[in-house]
Amino acid sequence: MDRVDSKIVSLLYENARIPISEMSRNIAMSQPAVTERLRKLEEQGVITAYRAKVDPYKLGLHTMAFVLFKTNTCKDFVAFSESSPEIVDLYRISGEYNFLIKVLSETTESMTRFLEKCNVFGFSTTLIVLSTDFEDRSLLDRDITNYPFP
Amino acid sequence: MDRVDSKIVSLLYENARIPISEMSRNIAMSQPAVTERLRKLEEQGVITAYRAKVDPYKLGLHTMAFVLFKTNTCKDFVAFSESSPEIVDLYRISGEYNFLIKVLSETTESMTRFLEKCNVFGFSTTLIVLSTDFEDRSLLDRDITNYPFP
DNA sequence: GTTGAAAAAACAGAGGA
DNA sequence: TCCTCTGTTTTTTCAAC
Repeated sequence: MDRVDSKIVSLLYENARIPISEMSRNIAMSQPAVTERLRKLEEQGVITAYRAKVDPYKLGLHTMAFVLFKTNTCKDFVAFSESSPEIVDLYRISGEYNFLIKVLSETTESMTRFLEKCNVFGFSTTLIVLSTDFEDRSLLDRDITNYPFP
Repeated sequence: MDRVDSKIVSLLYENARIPISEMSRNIAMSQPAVTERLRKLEEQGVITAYRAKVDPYKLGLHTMAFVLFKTNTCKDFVAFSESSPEIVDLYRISGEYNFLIKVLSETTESMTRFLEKCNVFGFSTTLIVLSTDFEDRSLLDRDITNYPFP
């Protein structure tokens, strides 16, 4: 992982559908060399996926919430979460609560119905998202002086 | 937005670098027709971006946290957040706290230093992420009977 | 890491249900 | 309007170095 790799990842973060030929022009390196570097970045697990980012509002998902859980039935809760498409993210956290989930639902009413289903797992606190200032910022636009690069 | 569009978005969620020709074979529609539908999905804002998903651990970012804030200086806090690369997500929420941020930092020590900088904005509660069970689940693998499709 | 040729994909226009 | 067909340009793949 050097500056060229960092540039490749950065370009693919900005636009995952960029042609390799365009990247190769951008960083002044031959196209097969970029292809091989990209293959290694995927193999090493630096790049784990390429995703289209979808606007939830355009799919009718108008309500977002974060929910904190305090539960003893962890295994059951994880199984429930995996089978609930409303739950987009699932984190284990330290502190008073032991789980944090991000939920997307159609309306506040459907969100309420979903939260009622969750009550069996223990105490919870719901944080309704009023607006998103930004989301999913680049991990590469940082001061890279402390990066784990050789 | 019909079933074909839904399939296109779904395929691009699974792999944003899939060739249009492969999608066209998958859904039995000509390549220019898929190209045109994709153009419209982007134009309508259903698809907002294509992103390479990067493993933060592989970049040396070993510590993730969610931080809740109770602040009066909203404008200043947003400006601070925008200029802080550690902050990946920024949400305004309802309830006792008015902001929720997701933070990625190198170590617990660098996270601590960052959190100290945040203290000027008001009261905060930090939730350290111990592990991520899943993140960024598909919005399209739902029961689409209630979808806002014609 | 580079070059160069063959294969594949994307693009742009014409025309049909 | 939405699609298919077709020729041209661009990109990817794969060989050899």
